[in-house]
Amino acid sequence: MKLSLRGEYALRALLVLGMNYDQPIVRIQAISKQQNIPKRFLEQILNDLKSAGVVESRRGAAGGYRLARPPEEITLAVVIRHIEGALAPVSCVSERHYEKCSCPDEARCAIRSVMKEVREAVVKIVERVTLAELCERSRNLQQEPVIPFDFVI
Amino acid sequence: MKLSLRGEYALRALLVLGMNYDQPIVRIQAISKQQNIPKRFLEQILNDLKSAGVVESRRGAAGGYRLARPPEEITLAVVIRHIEGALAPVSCVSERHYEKCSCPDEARCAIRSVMKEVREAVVKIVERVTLAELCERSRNLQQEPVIPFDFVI
DNA sequence: TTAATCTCTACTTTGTCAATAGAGATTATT
DNA sequence: AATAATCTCTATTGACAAAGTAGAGATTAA
Repeated sequence: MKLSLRGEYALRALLVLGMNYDQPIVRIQAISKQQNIPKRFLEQILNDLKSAGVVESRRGAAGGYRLARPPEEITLAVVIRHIEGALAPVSCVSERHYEKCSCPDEARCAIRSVMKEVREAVVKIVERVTLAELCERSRNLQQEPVIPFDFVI
Repeated sequence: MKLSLRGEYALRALLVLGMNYDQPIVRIQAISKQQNIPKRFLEQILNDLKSAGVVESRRGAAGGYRLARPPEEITLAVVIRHIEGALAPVSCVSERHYEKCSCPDEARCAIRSVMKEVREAVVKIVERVTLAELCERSRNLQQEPVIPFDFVI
């Protein structure tokens, strides 16, 4: 499950929306500037997330985006699956995007059994972590000062 | 770490070589036929694995391939890393293929911290599983009969 | 000598990723 | 009502990689 830039941008934009969940709306340009994401590209991505029911938008002069649901209810799995497709490393072990593979005996394939483990390990993490947790982690990380390389007493 | 077909073919070919580790050599055509892998494509892949020190070859009429090391010493991680590159879902959390990402503050990025967990989970599995274990799993799976869908007493 | 193999490089085809662009619709503000 | 700032939708582009395909050559057993 190598994440594409598109998927990474989606998560970063959602993190911004999560951190500003108290605000009525966040402009796309604000996200774009803060996160170094090309604006027109981000438009597409947020539009896509809208069709997934993750964000909602308001058009017009004071328009922008906000989360369609509380951050606690949005898991990384939902986002990544919608943007990227399968979480599984090979599609023959995917639950929702299953595709038959070309190996001679899929049911007794040893590689497949390992790939299932990988899939489970990944799913376990991204289905547990919500946007709310991401925001909390972000807040915690902001407080910890980064030790600079040239730090001297 | 979505596996490409190339990577999947590599693992399937190595599984065949592992299962035939007692044989002096296995012909590329035998692997190709048994595993439904295009022969010329498989040539490239095995050649690539040779440069990684995973397999060795004998040319000529009775030529073919064999493992360059015992199956116990070949982990899936080594193979996948050589064929696919980074195991990490985003390159900013990769140990050996690190690349800076475009986010404003990588050191305090919450998404990055989750991706690190994903990377660890994947690495933990593929660094532990060797070709030998893959072969053992394969032998065990061969013995278990597959229950057919239309099974009736 | 021959036939079967591996070796190496190059090419092609197809698809995807990451944007970029243009025209339109909506809405707050003036 | 006009305007400017937004979101919406579709199309296009350029770069790149993935998945083969192909050809000519080198090696070796029989």
